[in-house]
Amino acid sequence: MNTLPHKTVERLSRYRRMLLRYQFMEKPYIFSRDLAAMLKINPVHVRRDLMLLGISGSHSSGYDVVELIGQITQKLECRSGKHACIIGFGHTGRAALEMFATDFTPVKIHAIFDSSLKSVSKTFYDIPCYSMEKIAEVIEEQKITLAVFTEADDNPEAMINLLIALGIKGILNLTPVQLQLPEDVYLEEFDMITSMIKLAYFSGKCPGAGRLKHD
Amino acid sequence: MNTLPHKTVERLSRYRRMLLRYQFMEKPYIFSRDLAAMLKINPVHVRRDLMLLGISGSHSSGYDVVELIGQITQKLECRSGKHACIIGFGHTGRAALEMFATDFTPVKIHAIFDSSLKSVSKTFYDIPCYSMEKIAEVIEEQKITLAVFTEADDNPEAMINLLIALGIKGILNLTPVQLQLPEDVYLEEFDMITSMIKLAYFSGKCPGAGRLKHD
DNA sequence: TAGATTGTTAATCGATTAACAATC
DNA sequence: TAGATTGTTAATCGATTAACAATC
Repeated sequence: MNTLPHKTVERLSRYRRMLLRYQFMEKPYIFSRDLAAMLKINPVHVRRDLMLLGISGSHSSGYDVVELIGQITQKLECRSGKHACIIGFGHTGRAALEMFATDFTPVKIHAIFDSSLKSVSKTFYDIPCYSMEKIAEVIEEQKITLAVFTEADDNPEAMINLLIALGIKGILNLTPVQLQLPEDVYLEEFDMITSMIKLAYFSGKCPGAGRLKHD
Repeated sequence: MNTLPHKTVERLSRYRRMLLRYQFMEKPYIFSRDLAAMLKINPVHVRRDLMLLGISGSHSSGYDVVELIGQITQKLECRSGKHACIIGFGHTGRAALEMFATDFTPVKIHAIFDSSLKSVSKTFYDIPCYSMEKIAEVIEEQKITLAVFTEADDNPEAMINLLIALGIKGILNLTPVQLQLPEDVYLEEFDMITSMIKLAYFSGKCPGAGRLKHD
């Protein structure tokens, strides 16, 4: 199958999560209209995305929920049955682990790496935490190809270069540090400060705007 | 000034951060080409974004770094001199606070709200943590209009409705819960699981793809 | 049939990039 | 002048939405 558009993959992930919850309700079928309403998007998106996957529904009853979950999972899973690790076990690393441990997700965390001795050699949600020295050994052994990067304190460049040398093919960067990656390493980023600046910029009015005087 | 495009605001935030670091170097001017290289984007983007802000550079020496920082900050600040709070002080809430405390940002956190008694009445990076019961009082008193939402445990709907009733105009949702918001409340979201699924989908090859046999 | 839904194409919209004149 | 850069318009690309035929 051809590569799906970025936005479609994003939505498929959200359909999947929503459908897994919906499954616990009585109804075995769902209309594009209802799934769209739950996600606050246009029903055409749902139908178009499912069309791209080759999934079809019925005019009278909509889409089969169980089949939908299976098909989406399978389509994403081919490429998401990959092993991931978390680099850095501060608040961000812990938040990430918690997220993976409590949400339905086909991507699994196989290792945590941290430089502080406090966490090393323990397990968290059954995931072992290793010292940074073990990184090469464990990534190779566990066939890890994805990394959640949460620690930019001491020499992030060196750490990233090591990850690349070890064959990591995708990095989720949760730090505000700008990473220099080769073409063939895929990068996802979340920059909280930039999100917050957008929030401030686009929400409501400027403080003071539209007022003539008084505080 | 007219409202800037979403992507431009995002990039301006990143220019600003990069320039604040660049400022510590000797050079007082910067070319669009160099700023773009640092951010791994097209130089035309830099020039176009600055054009939208009415900032102009010189053909021979580029843009004045100090002026650039001042102009960008001012343009974003008009709308970002807003007060924010963090809802929930688990790992995600702590990660958020840390980010705001250690990065240069015009948006300031004025309060943390948490339901566990362990953190309440203490301060973290000089920001006070209140119990959830104080939420109405503090949001009003501190004129808070933005919220970082990190806690979806008990009844997120009720919490969100309370925030809206209290006049919150922008929410950064860091939980995987789908929020139902009125039109006039701006929403930013980060869904880590979806980011990770994209990472898995778009990075490298499918495991096994392209190989004929052998593990 | 009438009403609602799916499946698909065409039109629109926003963002990116190519192209190039103007300037130093 | 020659070479490099800025500033700006036009072309391209991807994503969204409008429109509608086909189907139950």
